[in-house]
Amino acid sequence: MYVELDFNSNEAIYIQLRNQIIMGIATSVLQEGDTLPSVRQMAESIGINMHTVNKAYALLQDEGFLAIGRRGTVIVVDDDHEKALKTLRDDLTIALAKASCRSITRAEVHELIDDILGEYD
Amino acid sequence: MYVELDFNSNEAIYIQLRNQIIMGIATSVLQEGDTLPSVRQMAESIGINMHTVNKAYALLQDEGFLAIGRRGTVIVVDDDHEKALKTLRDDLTIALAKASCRSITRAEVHELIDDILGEYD
DNA sequence: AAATGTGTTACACTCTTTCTATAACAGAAG
DNA sequence: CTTCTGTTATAGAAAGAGTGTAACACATTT
Repeated sequence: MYVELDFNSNEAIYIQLRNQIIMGIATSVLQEGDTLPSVRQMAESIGINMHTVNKAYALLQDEGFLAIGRRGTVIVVDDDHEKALKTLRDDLTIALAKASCRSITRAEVHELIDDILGEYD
Repeated sequence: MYVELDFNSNEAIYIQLRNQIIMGIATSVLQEGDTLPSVRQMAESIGINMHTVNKAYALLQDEGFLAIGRRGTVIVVDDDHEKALKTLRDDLTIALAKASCRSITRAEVHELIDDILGEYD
């Protein structure tokens, strides 16, 4: 699990870490049942504070990607279909509105979707 | 141009305002050439500070949706096709990764895309 | 010419978020 | 019993968000 952070980004570090873990799951680099490094290990290996890692883990747990217990942090993907669809809709609403304002056609969006999804699973 | 803000949201007010203006353009409630209320008018009508409105307008200008001059703020949509495609790709990457981790199929994504885009233009 | 309205800039202040640092705790595992 | 786990507490520095007041340069209107 390689993690690369951009400390000059306007995106918070714990959000970047969360995103990379989600990307890891989507690309099967991380699989259901795998154990993540402890908050202290992860923090040391990427050069940030323990609490920042904890914040990312807690967020991932809240979003249904992790199960955190006293014997480690394990990847467990929650499969609430309706909830996932609602989340996706919210995530796409503004992005597609921006695209629609410009000269991006419906076909181009579909093509882009297939291109991105092709890199997952 | 109706604007509704959620002051209890974790999303910044100037981001909410920016999003609603983008939604207005996407749904043709706002059209190219239309003039937006001045920063002071808009601020008073929605009950926030002038600088917060200015921040939203400046962001929209930076993103290529507005042209701000000393005689008002006008909607001018910048049509850089490649740039828009890159932006869309970035916006979709994480959202689709989250969806891919769950049981959302490619067909469902395409269906959702059509559903959302159907409300624009 | 004077008054008004435009975006813009400059301070100052409060509040929240982000990130770090250090320390301690309870429970599981060796 | 020692080590490792997540968790909580406290504290501080830094940045972002939001408000308030004021002034400036320029354009429009009267």
